[in-house]
Amino acid sequence: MAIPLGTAQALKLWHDVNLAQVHVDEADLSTRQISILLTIYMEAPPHTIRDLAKKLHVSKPVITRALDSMGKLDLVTRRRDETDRRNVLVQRTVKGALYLDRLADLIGAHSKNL
Amino acid sequence: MAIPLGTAQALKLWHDVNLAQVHVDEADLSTRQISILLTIYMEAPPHTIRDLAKKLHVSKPVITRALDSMGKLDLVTRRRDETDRRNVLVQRTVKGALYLDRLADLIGAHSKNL
DNA sequence: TGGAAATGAAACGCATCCGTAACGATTGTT
DNA sequence: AACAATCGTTACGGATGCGTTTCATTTCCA
Repeated sequence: MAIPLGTAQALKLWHDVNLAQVHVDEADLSTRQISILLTIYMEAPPHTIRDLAKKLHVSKPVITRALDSMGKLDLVTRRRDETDRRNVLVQRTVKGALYLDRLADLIGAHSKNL
Repeated sequence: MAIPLGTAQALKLWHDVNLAQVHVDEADLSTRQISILLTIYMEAPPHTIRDLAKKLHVSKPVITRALDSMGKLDLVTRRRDETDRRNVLVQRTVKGALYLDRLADLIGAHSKNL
């Protein structure tokens, strides 16, 4: 699998998946929001607002607002950290997992026809 | 090369590239804008506003405004079609090509370590 | 030639996002 | 107990994007 993609192949993959994403367009997330979502689902918990902000090199309000909008879509959830009630723990949802499954399928399918 | 990516691999690739994109963040394009940009550079010209709108399933003003903002960043240019002066031909720029080269490098690099 | 059709842009109202600067709540410290 | 530090959120002003509608320009065609 360690076969690096050539320039044209890489861009074609990106193009095809982005295009499909725009077509389906159920959620219409920004690049930042997708990054946050993927970080939550791909990296080990716990995920606090501060950690996410640091990892993405953005301010905390950016994370808060992204969680607000993605929370409305049921892609993530918040919960108070009971051991330190200042913290907020960001958690996954079924709908968020399904969203990323679909994205992965899209990428996988388009990586076939390069 | 026709080795389809698994779910985890596909998401990791998407995550890594998105994260790098957010980190560098010179342009901060939306998903739609990136789709438009890639369409212009990957598919055969000529590209009119109407064609792009149809291909992306969005309204024409969306294309117009995306070209406005990406034009400010020197990623694309407009030119009147002299054979039919109603049309506007969208054209590539050096800076746009460099932008996509960098994106392709990013994807290629991250596709190595799966 | 004169009216219909097509194209891209501009106008309008609305929603969303950003960065900075505050703020309340909670915890740590002395 | 009092004060400082930390965390997430909210407020604010400004910028940007969207969809629909309207418009000016250009071309087609009867």
